[in-house]
Amino acid sequence: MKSLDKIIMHIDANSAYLSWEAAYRLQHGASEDLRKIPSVIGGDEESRHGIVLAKSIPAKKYGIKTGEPLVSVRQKCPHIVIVPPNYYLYMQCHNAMLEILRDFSPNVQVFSIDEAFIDYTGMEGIHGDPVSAANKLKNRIRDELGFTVNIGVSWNKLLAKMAGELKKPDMVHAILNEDEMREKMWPLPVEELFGVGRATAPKLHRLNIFTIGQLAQADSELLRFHLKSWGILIQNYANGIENSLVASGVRPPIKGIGNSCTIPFDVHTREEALKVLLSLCEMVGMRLRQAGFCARLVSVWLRKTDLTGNGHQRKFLVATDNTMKIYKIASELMDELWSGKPLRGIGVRVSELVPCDVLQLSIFEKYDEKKKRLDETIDSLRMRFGSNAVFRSCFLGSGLSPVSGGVIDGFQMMTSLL
DNA sequence: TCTGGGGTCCTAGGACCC
DNA sequence: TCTGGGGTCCTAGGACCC
Repeated sequence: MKSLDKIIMHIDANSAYLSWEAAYRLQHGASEDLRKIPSVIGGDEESRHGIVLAKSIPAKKYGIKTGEPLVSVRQKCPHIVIVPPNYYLYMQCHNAMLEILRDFSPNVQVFSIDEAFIDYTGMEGIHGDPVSAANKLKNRIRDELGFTVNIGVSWNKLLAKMAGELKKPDMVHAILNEDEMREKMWPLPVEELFGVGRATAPKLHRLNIFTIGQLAQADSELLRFHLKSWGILIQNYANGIENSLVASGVRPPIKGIGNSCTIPFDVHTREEALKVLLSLCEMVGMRLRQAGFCARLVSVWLRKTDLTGNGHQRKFLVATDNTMKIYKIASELMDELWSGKPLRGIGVRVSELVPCDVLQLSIFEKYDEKKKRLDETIDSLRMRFGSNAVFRSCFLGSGLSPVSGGVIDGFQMMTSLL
């Protein structure tokens, strides 16, 4: 029997985008609840962003999956309701949820737009035992915000997350000792384990590992041989072993900044490709400057119409946050990379970030000072008047956006590690 | 069936240096 | 002239998360 020296909760909004839209519509007089009919949140097919971002439970019964193209969604369910995404609304719901979580613990880690961990250790005096507290929390979110969450309770983040997945929606599940862990986790298909994805699952199947329990008890050396260190990591997960901290407060430093886009039409000419590349560099550069970093590495990724792709990367001689310097290297990379076959998507990312303030003092020529001031001026105009307030003349009449890619302001994504 | 956009980490091979 | 071994950097590619 394992006593809980730590109490971790994982909170996950059920079908987040869809529930949030449903709640919003009900609050604004809609008579129909999207959650109760076959419906999905989906991107715009015209601009080739037509995939499922979230689905209702009735939609799931038609075999509709997240990430699936809307074309095949309609084949499975012709009367499906498709709603476009509204990221501004999602951000508001995200923030509202966090505010309630902070009433239950000062130690809150945002894991994604719809998921968070809290460390409940030592809080029993205020809200009671972990499971009743989780129920209180779940009900408060439902009653105050109009959407449901699942909450998992256990002694580490991995098990809290796994527990929360057991049955949905609007449920609290706890894994409070090792016997319970084995009983609840081990019979599950191995692909339900955090860390076992599209590529790892078939490899495990070939090793005759089909359940989490079989992974837990497999020969470690066999796993190491076939899956390297990843094999050991997921075997530990299968045994409930994981001890990362709930990292609230100071966010981990960002490692890179990237933007990519699927272009509404296939790009055939270098001229068009360069414009898309520039618009991405504009956004990457702006975000980089906003974050106060200079980058030492830039990478470019091209995706062809057959959906395959590849990338190239190169280091700067001197770290920079200048849009045109990023663009110059990025365009060289693109030229080296591109075979000339039509492109569906392009991505740019910078990494190996260093704080800029140190560099600004170093031996920059006047020339660079001017560039820097130009970037700053453009940034501030775009922030005040929108991203199309100022743009390079090559975008005139091109049908392409002068700045492309984007993130929800102030939001940081999760990782594949806990 | 023709599939987004944002991230992170790990591994492997080659170049280069001592 | 031929031959080692260890370390680090660079680049490409693959894997995972939501």
